[in-house]
Amino acid sequence: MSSKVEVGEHLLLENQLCFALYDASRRVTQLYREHLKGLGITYPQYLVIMVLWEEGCVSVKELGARLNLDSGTLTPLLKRLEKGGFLTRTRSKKDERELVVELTKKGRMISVDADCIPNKLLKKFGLPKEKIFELREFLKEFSKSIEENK
Amino acid sequence: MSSKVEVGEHLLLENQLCFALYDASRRVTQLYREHLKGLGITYPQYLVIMVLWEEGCVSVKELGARLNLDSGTLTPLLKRLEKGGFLTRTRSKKDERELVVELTKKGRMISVDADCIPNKLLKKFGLPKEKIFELREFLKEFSKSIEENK
DNA sequence: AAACATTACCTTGCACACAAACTACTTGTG
DNA sequence: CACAAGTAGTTTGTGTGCAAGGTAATGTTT
Repeated sequence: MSSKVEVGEHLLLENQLCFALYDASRRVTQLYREHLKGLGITYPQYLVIMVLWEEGCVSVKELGARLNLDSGTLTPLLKRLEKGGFLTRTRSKKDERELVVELTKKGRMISVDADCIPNKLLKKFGLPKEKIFELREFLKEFSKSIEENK
Repeated sequence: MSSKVEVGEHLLLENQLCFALYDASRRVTQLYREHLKGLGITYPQYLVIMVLWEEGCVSVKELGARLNLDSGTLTPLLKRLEKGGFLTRTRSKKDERELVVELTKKGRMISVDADCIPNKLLKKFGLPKEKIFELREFLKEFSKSIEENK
């Protein structure tokens, strides 16, 4: 006896954008993990550090807006990065509620080691650069569309 | 004084496929969460149940292969689904190492409530059906390419 | 100025993900 | 048959994500 369920085409895993996204995203994170392990950071930590390379120093709120993450996720993550010596956390003098996050020398310097990561990853993706760019822009359009549809 | 770091174009968050994927994937999961809350299941639990609709009963190993998840993730998740009355966990008689997972009536019946989810989500995505299909196939090609490149 | 609302962040609790170490069962080898 | 190797799942520990509730600082209203 089988307990299969007759479900419509639209309920098959194969036909779900959600699973395709979930799967692809985790596969990419896994690839990054290998490369970031040597630097002593995780993938979400790497994203935070990337924002700080670009922005110099930012508040937790700004970081959250940029990465679409809330402070419940960021606070402990930032504390771990602080403990690891990658950044400092200081209360803003203008507004004591704000916490200003800024990279230390160590945090700034790992950009040197990270520089080769995108190219290494590109190879692992196994698709031509143009295809990857196209996929990226497609995903950005998609996220934007969800954002605007809220 | 600024602690910005001069990094190449390829290290900008905006230019990273990884972040586009991570962001899009989480946004979609967030949309699902709202709809699944009423059913009493989480998004990864929903994926497991979808596999069981299709396959009837499967081992943890097969589930893991299908969803690209290891038993360290699946074991506690399946226990929670069992506790919630959605499925049963039984040791295989042929091979006592194998754990056979099978939906209960409750687990099979939520396909009725879930039936409308894909269409509801499609609206929230804010892109035409064809675009979504295209993106899905693009992502599947990408995941396949990573898989084959291992 | 006092009361109230808002904001920015922190804390807690729960559920993934995943690596690593462990247990129980099965299979292959002589 | 004995026993080493391999397999299927479980457990433990760490780090996210995210909801919900809490605190302290700042704004707003009257």
